[in-house]
Amino acid sequence: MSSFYITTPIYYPSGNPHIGHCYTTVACDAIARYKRMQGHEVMFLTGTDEHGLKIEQNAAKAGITPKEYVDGIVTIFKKLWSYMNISYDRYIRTTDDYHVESVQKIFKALYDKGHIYKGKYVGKYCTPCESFWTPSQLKDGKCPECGREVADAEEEAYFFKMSPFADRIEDLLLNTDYLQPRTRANELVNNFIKPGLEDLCVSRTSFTWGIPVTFDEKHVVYVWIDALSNYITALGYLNGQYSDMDKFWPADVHMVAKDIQRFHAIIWPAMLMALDLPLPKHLAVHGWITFNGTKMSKSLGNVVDPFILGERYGADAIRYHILREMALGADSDFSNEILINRINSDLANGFGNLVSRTVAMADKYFGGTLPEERESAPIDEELKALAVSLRDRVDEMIDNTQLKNALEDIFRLVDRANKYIDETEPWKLGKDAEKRARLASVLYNLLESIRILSTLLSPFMPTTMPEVWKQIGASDADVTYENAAKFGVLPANVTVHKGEILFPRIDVEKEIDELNEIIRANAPSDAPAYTPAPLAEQIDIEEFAKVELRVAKVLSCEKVKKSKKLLCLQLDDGMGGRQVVSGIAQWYAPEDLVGKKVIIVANLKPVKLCGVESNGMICAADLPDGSVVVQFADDRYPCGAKLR
RNA sequence: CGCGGGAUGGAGCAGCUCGGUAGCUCGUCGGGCUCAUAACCCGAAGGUCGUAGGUUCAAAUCCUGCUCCCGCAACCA
Repeated sequence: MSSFYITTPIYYPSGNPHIGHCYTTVACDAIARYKRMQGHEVMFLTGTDEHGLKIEQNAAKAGITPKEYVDGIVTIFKKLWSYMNISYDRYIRTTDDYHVESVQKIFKALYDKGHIYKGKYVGKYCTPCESFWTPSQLKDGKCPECGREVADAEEEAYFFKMSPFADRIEDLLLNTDYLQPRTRANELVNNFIKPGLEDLCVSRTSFTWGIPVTFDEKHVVYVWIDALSNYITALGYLNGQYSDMDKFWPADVHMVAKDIQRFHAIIWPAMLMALDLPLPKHLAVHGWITFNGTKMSKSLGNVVDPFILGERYGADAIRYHILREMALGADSDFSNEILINRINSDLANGFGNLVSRTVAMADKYFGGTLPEERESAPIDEELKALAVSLRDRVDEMIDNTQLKNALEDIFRLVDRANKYIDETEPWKLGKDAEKRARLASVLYNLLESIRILSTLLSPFMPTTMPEVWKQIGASDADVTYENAAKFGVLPANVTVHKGEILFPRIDVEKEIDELNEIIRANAPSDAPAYTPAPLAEQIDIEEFAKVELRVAKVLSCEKVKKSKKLLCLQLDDGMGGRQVVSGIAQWYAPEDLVGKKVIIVANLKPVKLCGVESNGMICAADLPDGSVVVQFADDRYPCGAKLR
């Protein structure tokens, strides 16, 4: 029995889990379950990465300790995984004692070997936020968190020397099948290896919520060594908690989303090389779930609550949808409508209905128990051949992490079986006493197809399939991996049991309305309380009089090319017209504005934005979520009217 | 010239590594069936595979230019 080790990333519990977390985890779970079914000894690891500044800050905001803070969120993560029926074998928390112990030893070992040296970390520092930022992280040259000024600063830090491993990593990415898919290998090499690998900052003194460096107490270990090493500390590397390194290392698959690909493609191999450990076999990188086309993100507030979805449709439906839509490299769009349509067409109409009609017929024509007489026909062979060959094809696609294709292939058999019912017309056979044996054969073939289907689907939808087995009268021994490539496993006189509808059909429009209602109901509680910006210094009336606010009508409007944010508006200002450029393209389409009256700051000096001249500024307000709402003027205002 | 990805019938996608009848799901239209969750089955319409060139007997697939979208640029899967 060979071993199989698969991991999710350890998630950062700075907020509640969302459907994006489910994506990676469900995929790993399906693979882990499939491998177990094949007879491998499987280690499926997930967990949480619980240190760092952000956690420290969030905890402070909530008035609790960092540990209390993460404990709370970890509970929710675990609840979600149990909800989604995730069969992880081990859950690692970077605050676990044994992990802390290992990380400290790893850090020391790397230092002793000369891979880590002490240096200076130079960056921009925001004092109120106590945060370092790189120049590229800054927003308009200011702190991306609070918008205040930052100053040059440096702090003492330890660095991990990356350059000695550059060649080996380049080789790993370009000439091995480590990276799946390969599409981004060149990007990584060109961007990060060719220009020279920069040494990695692996300790910090600017926050304390982390693992202390044993030989230099004011430093805590920074994310890389702390987080990435979970994959080996969870097996007992340099700790006494477990002793599974020999059995499970190197890992078979690390699955990650594309945004952390770089760390797993470059830094993690470098660390392992430094530790003289074998490298993992595969890094499977998937895209993001996008929501109506935009990136799924906490900050955008468009998160679909997996608990709500799971409650309404069941974990298996969510799992199925995620896995069916997920292509290895690319993003996949998520919307409630796509989800519901998929549940209806594949699960309700396709698979669920197949089981339902088959069991119903066995019940109706034979009282639930098939007679043992048989009469086969040539038409049966095609169905049998497809059913029996399915398992091997799925095997291959699982090995290539092509879960989407695997499901697609499995559902080809669903379609074939449904078609077989039409071809054989069992309802006609049922009216003819002479055709009993033929009818029994047809139903038996269908039950066998369903047995194979449900066996192969069970890693993907582990909650529902046992219910299927009950209905088709299959025992546990019938639904093994071994039997999934055989036809004729169920007893000839099998007895079916009519049961609940497996996947109820959903009324799309009604459901979408209800979901929108829920989203609306939940929105206010999620929205951050709006705190107005502090009042500016007082001014006298003369100073105000310098600002000319005027009414103008939008005559035409178009997007500024080569710009995401800018709209170019032609205005009737009652004074011959003018052109104004405004940074509202993300929130307004040109046609939303034409014909409306707006308020402009009329006496601003002209300025060129993206090469387009702008004479003035349109008044608008910022919303707490970062979007912008234009102040439209009363239509009675004449163009050019001055506001005071 | 920062890096990269994408552009395929109404919608969403596969195919492109290793050129050789353009495929899937949903939707639309017509037909069939009635065992079943108004589900199932068959058929049809609908694509100059973003654009302009090039290589080739042959290009969605390889090469080059262009247009338009979209990401990333060290810590939100």
